[in-house]
Amino acid sequence: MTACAGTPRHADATVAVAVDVVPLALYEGRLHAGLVRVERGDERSRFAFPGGRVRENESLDAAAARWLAGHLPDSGVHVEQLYTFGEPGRDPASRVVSVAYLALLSRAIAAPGVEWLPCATLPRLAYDHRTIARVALDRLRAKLAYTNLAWALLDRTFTLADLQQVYETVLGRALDRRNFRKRVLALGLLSPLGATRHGAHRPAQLFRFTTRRPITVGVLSERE
Amino acid sequence: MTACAGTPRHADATVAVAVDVVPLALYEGRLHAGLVRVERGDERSRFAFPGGRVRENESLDAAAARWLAGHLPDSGVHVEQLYTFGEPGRDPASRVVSVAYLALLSRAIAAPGVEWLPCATLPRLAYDHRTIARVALDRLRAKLAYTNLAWALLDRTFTLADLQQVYETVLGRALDRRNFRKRVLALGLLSPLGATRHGAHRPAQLFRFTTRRPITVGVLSERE
DNA sequence: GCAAAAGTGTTAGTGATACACCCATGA
DNA sequence: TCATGGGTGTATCACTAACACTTTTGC
Repeated sequence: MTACAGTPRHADATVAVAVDVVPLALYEGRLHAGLVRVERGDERSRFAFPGGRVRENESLDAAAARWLAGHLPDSGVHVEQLYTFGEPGRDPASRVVSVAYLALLSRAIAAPGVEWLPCATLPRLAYDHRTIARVALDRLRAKLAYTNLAWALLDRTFTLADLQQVYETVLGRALDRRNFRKRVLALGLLSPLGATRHGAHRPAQLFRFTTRRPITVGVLSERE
Repeated sequence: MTACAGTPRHADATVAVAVDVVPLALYEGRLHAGLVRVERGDERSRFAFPGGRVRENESLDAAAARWLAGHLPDSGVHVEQLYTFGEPGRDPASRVVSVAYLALLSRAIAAPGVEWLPCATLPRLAYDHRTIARVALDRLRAKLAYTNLAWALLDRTFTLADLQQVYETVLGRALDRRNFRKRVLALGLLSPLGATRHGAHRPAQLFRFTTRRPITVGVLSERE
């Protein structure tokens, strides 16, 4: 590929391509990341995000889906490409260019080999995965503000309080309940189910997203 | 890299890594892209963006800078990673994963082998570079609205009319001059030079960006 | 003095923020 | 009946959008 305008070929083929998937989900009111232990090499036993080599006849998206599914049972995930990391020294063992993916799950599913750790207090991670985690969180925060992506972090039906908690948890600040409801209902992306959820107190109305495809709309103002 | 959780290694090493750089600049009131001709292979003589293999000891950013500099003389460019394209069939000859970069130039510099073509009417491009072009334009449009990135498409000093034209050209619609000036001056990112530029009519005040680093601020409202 | 671009202010409307009270339920 | 979270309405403020005229210069 690419227009090689008469440039010699250098040592090329030794660059490997991998994907790394950052699974995020809410758990006990906090944002958690799904991590696995590195099994080999200098970084053995440290936490890292699931991932690995891209196969020769496989798209990047497919590789991300494969590596995610290899660790976490599929459950209506939203997966999107995040950023590509390729510093020569990021893996001490060999040159690996890694395409990072963000995966949003509606639940922190327990799965063998996967540990869900709170994003706010991640331990030391293998390679440059700390950086990847930061980029993933920044992306998530940014996209919540101008897309309907919150659906990916919620069950199919939810209350407005649930939805508000997604925002408050991810953004790390409290939002005014009345204004939040007004804004989010005014967007017209939610359909009331008519049903209610019964808990300890007054039952709450249940909603679902009219569409669960990514949409760009100003969900939050810049200030509040 | 990555936590290879006991997965066998498939045919790995045959995926090559390249960068492709999308150089954009304003020229005669329109946004233009800098393209080169493919020299070899099935796509020979079609237009494509400058790019090529990443060297083994080179970061992705460095590779992008190298391939850009190989075609266009450096001139205070802004370069940022755009997206990574890796469909198996995107280069019919071999499997290439390409990390695309966006490069913003203050001028459409003439250089041997480079043709500047208006983005609105690009011809058929090699590989999937049409897609890359679209992603680049979407990114530029989006970032103009909430960053000070316009500086990259302007000379160091410019008039408010110049700045407004950047926005109007990239966004493809007219903006109200008075409101534009108010908003952009209220942001406090511009410093007046005191000097003026003399043209055919009343001279215009010259400004520069106080900082030419990327900053996130609401430059435009969502509506206007 | 005329054409053309630079420069400026006001008003109306819309959306954001802040805020306080009633409601429905389970215990 | 009370504690708890669910649900609603309003006044203020800030920002946006629409809009017309004066100024300065080159020709």
